[in-house]
Amino acid sequence: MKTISIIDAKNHVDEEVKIGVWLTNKRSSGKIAFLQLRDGSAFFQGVVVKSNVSEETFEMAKELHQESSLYVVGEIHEDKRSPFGYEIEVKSLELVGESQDYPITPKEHGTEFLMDHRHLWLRSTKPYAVMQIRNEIIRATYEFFNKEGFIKIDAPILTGSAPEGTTELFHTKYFDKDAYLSQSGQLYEEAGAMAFGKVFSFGPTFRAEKSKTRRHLIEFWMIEPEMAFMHQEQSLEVQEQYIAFLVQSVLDNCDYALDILERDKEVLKSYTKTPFPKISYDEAVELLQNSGEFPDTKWGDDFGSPEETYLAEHFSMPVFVLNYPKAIKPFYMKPHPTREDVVICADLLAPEGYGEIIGGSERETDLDNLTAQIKKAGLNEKDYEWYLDLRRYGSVPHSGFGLGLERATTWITGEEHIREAIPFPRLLNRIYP
RNA sequence: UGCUCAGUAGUUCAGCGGUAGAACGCUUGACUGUUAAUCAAGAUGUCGUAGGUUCGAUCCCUACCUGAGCAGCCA
Repeated sequence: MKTISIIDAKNHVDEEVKIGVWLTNKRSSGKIAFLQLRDGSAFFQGVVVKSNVSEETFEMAKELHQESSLYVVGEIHEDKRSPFGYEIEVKSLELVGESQDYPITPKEHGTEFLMDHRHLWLRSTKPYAVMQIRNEIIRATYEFFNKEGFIKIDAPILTGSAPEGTTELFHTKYFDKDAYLSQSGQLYEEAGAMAFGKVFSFGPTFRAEKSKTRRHLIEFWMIEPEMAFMHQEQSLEVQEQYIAFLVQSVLDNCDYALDILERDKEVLKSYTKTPFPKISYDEAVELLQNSGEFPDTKWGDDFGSPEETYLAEHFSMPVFVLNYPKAIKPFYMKPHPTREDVVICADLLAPEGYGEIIGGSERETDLDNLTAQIKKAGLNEKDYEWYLDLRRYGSVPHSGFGLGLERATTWITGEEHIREAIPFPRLLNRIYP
């Protein structure tokens, strides 16, 4: 007799198998019991018919509590009445671990309660589906960048100075020196690109901002590709191909999870068509002014989330907004060749109100300009000597971008809030569990 | 950090100036195809914390704590 996973049940129809499972719910009548089972691979039902099993087995089935762990032995049957398509007709049960008073009942719960029990909530169907899709995005990310000739160069998490100097950093000690948790690996990826051509990092990022929105986490995961000998136009092509690849991979490999979440697959499919629409910042401002909804928009403003939502909804597609004002962007971005007031950059705004999922730019290559920008930003030039070396020794045009894993996951899964898109979210007031 | 809203049973909520309610969950029983099963019976409370008003406060007032939504910052 084989031990299998629920997800493989379809390959064992009418066979007797053994499965290690947890009980999610139970319904029983006098002579039949329905056990709702999960094993991490999927969810399905075990049917215990009194006349087919020993008295002890039927009694045990009736006494099981929610989230008890057990081995079930039985025969797999195809059954149209099961939402999963298959179920197991139980022959015998073996209790592994008892469970008493499981807090998450099959009824409604509030956000705070569920988040306090996140370690248990992960067992429920929705977190299961979201984490499957998150995993597929991670897997597809490695596949995409490896097939495109990138290598993964890890940026340090502990840094000695503020990479951008703007956002709030988590302070810690590095023996007797001050240190900060990384809020971007980008500058290190630029060093990587000068050594290996095409590189990417994929690691945790920390922002000590007092952000409290559905789009922000204190700790999140970021994918930061950086490419040498590459101008912004080519970088945008990489970005749209990457996003389309992610969405297609989820469509190809996460059908079951998408069904659980009731995500519209036709809508997702539309996001795999490249190229994505592109508008300049100037055009975006005009569009907002003429929309009637944002009459106060002025050139030079950064867009808030209502503005981002409007822009992406206008195209019903992920849309690139190009070349923002220099004043609202970081020091390392390359100035526009014919315009003083904008830099060569692009944000990718996701549709359906999910906002910015990618921020990217072509980087300043000129040593003198970059030095001047660092000073102007009020940063300590000494901290950036290594970064300036990249311009001293064979500086080349290069571009890169950063994608927020959880923002992308929230968008692709269609979840309301980014906290659902990471196993243990770190939020403004939450560091437990 | 600002604005808005909310804290009552394990959970989700209702309630009222006179000392506590429902549903689900839990316990016991019935039921051979249930899908958040159904039916019957039973147990369950520092009404967020501290002051104040009042004969009396879970209810009104003040402060604080906690959480949620929205905004800013950004991925």
